[in-house]
Amino acid sequence: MRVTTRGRYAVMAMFDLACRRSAEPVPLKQIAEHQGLSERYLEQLMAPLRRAGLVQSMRGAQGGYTLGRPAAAISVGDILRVVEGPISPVACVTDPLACARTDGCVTRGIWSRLRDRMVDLLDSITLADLCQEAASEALTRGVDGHARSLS
Amino acid sequence: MRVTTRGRYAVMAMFDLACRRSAEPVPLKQIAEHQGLSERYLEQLMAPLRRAGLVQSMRGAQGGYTLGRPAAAISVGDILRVVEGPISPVACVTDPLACARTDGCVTRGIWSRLRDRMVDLLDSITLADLCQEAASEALTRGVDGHARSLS
DNA sequence: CCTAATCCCTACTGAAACGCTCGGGTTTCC
DNA sequence: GGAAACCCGAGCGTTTCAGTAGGGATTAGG
Repeated sequence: MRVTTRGRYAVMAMFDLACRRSAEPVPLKQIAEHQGLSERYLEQLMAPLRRAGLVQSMRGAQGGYTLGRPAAAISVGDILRVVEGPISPVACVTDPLACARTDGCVTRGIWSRLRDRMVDLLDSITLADLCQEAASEALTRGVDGHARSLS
Repeated sequence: MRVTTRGRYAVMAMFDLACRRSAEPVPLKQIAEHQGLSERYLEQLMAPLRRAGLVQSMRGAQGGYTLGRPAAAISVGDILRVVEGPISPVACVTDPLACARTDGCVTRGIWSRLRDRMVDLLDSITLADLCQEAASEALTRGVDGHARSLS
């Protein structure tokens, strides 16, 4: 029940990209360094993101990436679906052919409900939300010294 | 972001066990056949379930398994945690040591919230709920002919 | 006592996925 | 022309997945 590094890194990169409100394209190298990720690996994640229209790329020197849509119009769910495939705890929820006993399988209802919850949340969080969160957190951190939330 | 077969099969087996309201222990062979699972594989899943007290076992001829607690006191989350480890979309949510940048990582908040949602739901569904669901579904199916819910 | 049924334990294994690295190629600005 | 960047596909070591296999221990019934 884990999100892979593909999903996590992609969200981190997109978040990084969203926070810089510059029209200038940002080179991957900067993002990778800033987020502490392998540039070469991250490169592989950008390809599907570009094909899906979540980012735009400029080639050549002074090139880089920009968001393909406003940050408020890109959700975490959007990103995850692109790099990890459908958000679903089990295959049979999205693809009924994946399991012979789809019909009348009681446990299927569990995974279906779980999927709905996950999708609801992930689609409700946009990159704009994350940027705002980061900004306000940086503020309270600066004021309080080192505020932390305990779980 | 998938539940493995360990989790799915364990829930299926526990559900099967919960539906038979007999005090007699149920042999694994029956459960496996009834649910269409490999007996040998299922056997491996029962070991941790037994150690966790979710089932009790009787050895020898006429032996088998019974629930270790009332069906209403066993949640899907309980079962998953036993056979799959902590319910968490990323390691750093349960184990802060798993990631260097735990503090001040914005994306971590996403996974934390996702985790909470998942846990909430999975802990709210008990085996008793599933049995009731199965019973009422079998009823409507019998009356309506072949009722299905569309997503 | 013997035997069949049943749970129990450990090891192994083929296949797939994960998490990258690597070697190139192409485009574009200066 | 050269450096900076994106682009593409291959390969690779490790881990996990999803079982299979081979026994051993325990118990009811005959």
